[in-house]
Amino acid sequence: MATKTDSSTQPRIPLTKDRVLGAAVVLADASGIESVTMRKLAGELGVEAMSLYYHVANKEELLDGMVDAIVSEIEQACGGFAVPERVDWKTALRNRILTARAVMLRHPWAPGLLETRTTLSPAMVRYFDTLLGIMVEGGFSYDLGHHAMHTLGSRALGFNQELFVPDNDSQEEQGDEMLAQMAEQVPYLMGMMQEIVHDDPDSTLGWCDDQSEFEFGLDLILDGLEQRRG
Amino acid sequence: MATKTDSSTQPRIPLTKDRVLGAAVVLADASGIESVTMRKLAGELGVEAMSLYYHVANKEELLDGMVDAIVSEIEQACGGFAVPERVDWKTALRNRILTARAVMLRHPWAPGLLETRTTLSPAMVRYFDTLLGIMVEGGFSYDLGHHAMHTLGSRALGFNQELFVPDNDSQEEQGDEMLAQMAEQVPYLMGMMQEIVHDDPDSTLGWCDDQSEFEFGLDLILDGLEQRRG
DNA sequence: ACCTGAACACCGTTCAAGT
DNA sequence: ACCTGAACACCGTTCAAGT
Repeated sequence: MATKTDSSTQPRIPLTKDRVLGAAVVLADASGIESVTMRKLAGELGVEAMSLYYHVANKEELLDGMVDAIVSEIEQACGGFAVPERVDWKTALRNRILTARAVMLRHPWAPGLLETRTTLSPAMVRYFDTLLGIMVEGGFSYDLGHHAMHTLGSRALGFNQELFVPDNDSQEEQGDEMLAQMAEQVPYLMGMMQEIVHDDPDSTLGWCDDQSEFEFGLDLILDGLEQRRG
Repeated sequence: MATKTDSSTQPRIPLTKDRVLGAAVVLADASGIESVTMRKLAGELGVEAMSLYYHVANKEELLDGMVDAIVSEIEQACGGFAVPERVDWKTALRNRILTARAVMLRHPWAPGLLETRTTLSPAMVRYFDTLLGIMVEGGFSYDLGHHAMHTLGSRALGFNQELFVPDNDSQEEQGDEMLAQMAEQVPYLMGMMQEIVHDDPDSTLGWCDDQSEFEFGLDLILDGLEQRRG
């Protein structure tokens, strides 16, 4: 009670767009992105759903803002988005991307949300400009830099976009269902399953996106780009 | 009128799961995946929404079925999913993947839908088993084959998963907004924009996923795998 | 066996109204 | 300037009921 006196005696702290976005990120971290509805978010802020519309135009703008907040967090973790000098492009690119990954690991819902955006957030544009800058200053043509961006895809932001993200329920069903099928129909997958292992869950952003899997793909692409740069 | 007599005089052809799935694919091809709602799909079939639930358990099962239908179409286009003999792995993989792409080009909503699935369709499991089989018979260890799958990601199914899919509205806004920003803040992107061109729209599955962009990334990865195979 | 009507829960959102 | 209440449109879905 004592700690709550401020909010009950003083006029309520007015909402701001930043407070709304901050609360949305906290809510997503705690309960998953699917629980970020206008009504629940308002509840967290002690306000009615309709009040949010005074600060964001609609839900899309809310989600756009959440993405921007995450990319800004990456920018901060990188100490700004300036193109570093005196570092070779490969190291600079690799470091920046692994830093982005560290931020994504703190907000595992962010990769999924990002893919649904249809509008580039300002921080995102700055982020990509730096990546491209690192390459161009490292001797890439614009054309090769452009190809590089598309080849990296989601890896440019530190995660390995997966085709399927099994939920917890289906993971069990699937186990049985697949095992039955696999016995005869899919011998190669069956053989593979007995061999593969993955990192500990702390560095994991989904089904198989662990740190070593991510770095394998990233380094393969960086090596390939190096060769094509000549 | 004359062509419709059958349906009005004879008892209505009963729905089947296959007819429902087929209609859903046709509807998505014609009007986009977002127009595949239980009510609209039922409308197309001349039936009430609730009738669909006799043939599919729920909407998830409907969407799973649509994905399975598409992958089956790939299977057919490949003449079955047997691992080919007397072809080197690189050519076999490349051909199979470009065939998958041709099918995706006929159903541009399929990539996006696929990414939302949490359960692997049976046809999908068979497809991946063949890809892995091609690699293993080509001298890959299971471990390298596993890495290869994750590095290929969506490219294994013939498309280059994009981080952003701008809609038509935002494309225009974005143009202005970005141009203003770009002038000073993002010089490298600005430089790049003036150079890049993309293929004709016929081979395009999204913003920048055209045929030559796709093949650049695919070949870079295949080359990298070749080196790591030793 | 196959289909329907009414109803429910939960979304995002609008609009006029309150302080 | 900031927040609210009632209402709307549109989802997926349940359940008991019809033929």
